[in-house]
Amino acid sequence: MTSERKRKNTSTRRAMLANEIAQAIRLRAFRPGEWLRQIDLEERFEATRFDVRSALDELAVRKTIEHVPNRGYRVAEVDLKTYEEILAARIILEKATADGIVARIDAAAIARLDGLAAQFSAAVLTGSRTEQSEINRAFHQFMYSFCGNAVLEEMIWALRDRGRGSQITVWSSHELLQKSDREHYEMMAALKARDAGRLAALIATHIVKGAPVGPAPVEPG
Amino acid sequence: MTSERKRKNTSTRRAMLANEIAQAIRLRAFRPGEWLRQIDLEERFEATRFDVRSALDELAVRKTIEHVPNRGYRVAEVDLKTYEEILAARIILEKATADGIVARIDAAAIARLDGLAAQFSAAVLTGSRTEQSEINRAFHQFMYSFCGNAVLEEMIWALRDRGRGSQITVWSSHELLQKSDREHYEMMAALKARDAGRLAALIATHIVKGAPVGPAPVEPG
DNA sequence: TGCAACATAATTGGCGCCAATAATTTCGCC
DNA sequence: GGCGAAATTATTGGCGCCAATTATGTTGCA
Repeated sequence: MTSERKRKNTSTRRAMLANEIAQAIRLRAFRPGEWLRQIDLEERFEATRFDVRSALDELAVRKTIEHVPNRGYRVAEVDLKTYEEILAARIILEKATADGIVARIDAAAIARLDGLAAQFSAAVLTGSRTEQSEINRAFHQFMYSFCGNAVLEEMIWALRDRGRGSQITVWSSHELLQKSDREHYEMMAALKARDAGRLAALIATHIVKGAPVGPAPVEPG
Repeated sequence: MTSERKRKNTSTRRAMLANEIAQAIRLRAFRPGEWLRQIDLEERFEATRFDVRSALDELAVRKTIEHVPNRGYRVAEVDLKTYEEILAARIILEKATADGIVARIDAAAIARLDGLAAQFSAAVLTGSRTEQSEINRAFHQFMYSFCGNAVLEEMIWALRDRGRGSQITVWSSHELLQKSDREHYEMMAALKARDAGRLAALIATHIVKGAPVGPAPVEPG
């Protein structure tokens, strides 16, 4: 039998590669402002030049990265004004999920969410920053998946990705991290009490509090 | 002096072409489900094959159109469930602009909006469907431009574009068209009274009423 | 040494070619 | 004539080549 490799069509490969690159950006493998050299990406992700360019184009349309003609693509840098607009939009959208979540979520899902909250607590103590980030993402992604509006969900995650281009560091202090942790449990309480209004309020403060607006922590270099 | 034609770079040309195609779709020059043959687009918009494909890719990422491997691109068809989700999301976002608009809009802008509302009234009587649509768009675009959140605005217009892929005809009857017309003036009244809450409520009914689809989509309040 | 002009290297970008796939027509058989 | 198979045409899609542009390095001169 010939072990022939499956050759998917471009749109599939592009989407996959775009997601891989997007994840790498989430994990801070590439930092805001950093140039994404096509040759490097070819090797790192074992893709052709063509696929790399398609994927970069897609990410540019999604505004995860920015295209500068004849210079290439770089991770988007989000200025403070835009960042605040993104946060405001996130608050609007993520609050709006509360009703649907409370209406739809079941006991099994609540148990699973409790587990994710606990995982986050553990990660706060021992995990790396990226672990914390991924678990936090999983918690919210799972919760929002019950809102009953896929369009809304998409927009939320697109916004969250865009917000990463900011210089503002989320959880800039350990206290904020612990506060986020506590708020997860408060959300669980609201969820169990089927209190959509309270959940919405918690979501709003969760977003604002995770990202301290004010002087941005400056990185050397 | 040699009258040499300016040759812009691809990203610019692609964006322009993508917008032209998007507008053609808005104006129903291409209908939902219709295939967009690359050769036709080359001729119609006097662009190269390469530019056409880039533009189509961009529109596919924005979900204005859909890409079917080895078949091509076609205007996206939105199923009823997704359409309702889009409407629900639009209500959430467009309501959220009310506060900012009321806070920022000035007398000159209000006067201009009154003018647009009047233009719409005229178009209701004598204009074509696309004229009505374009004037309506101008009215809302101008109003929302005062909300103070560019990110929010972008999302609203992306959603409105996406919603056009539905089979549902907006203003399916002349009464609904007239109702939309009246609501514009009610919005103006709320605006002049600086009543953000009332404006938000009007925006919500405006969206629901323009598109007659059974019971209104659930909308958190 | 500082710096500007030039030469070289690195990288991106436009696009055309033709292979792969789908749609259409023709043909042949019952 | 009806229907399916095969040939033809139409259309899309992958990708590599090299020109255009930018970055880097080098030289020469004050």
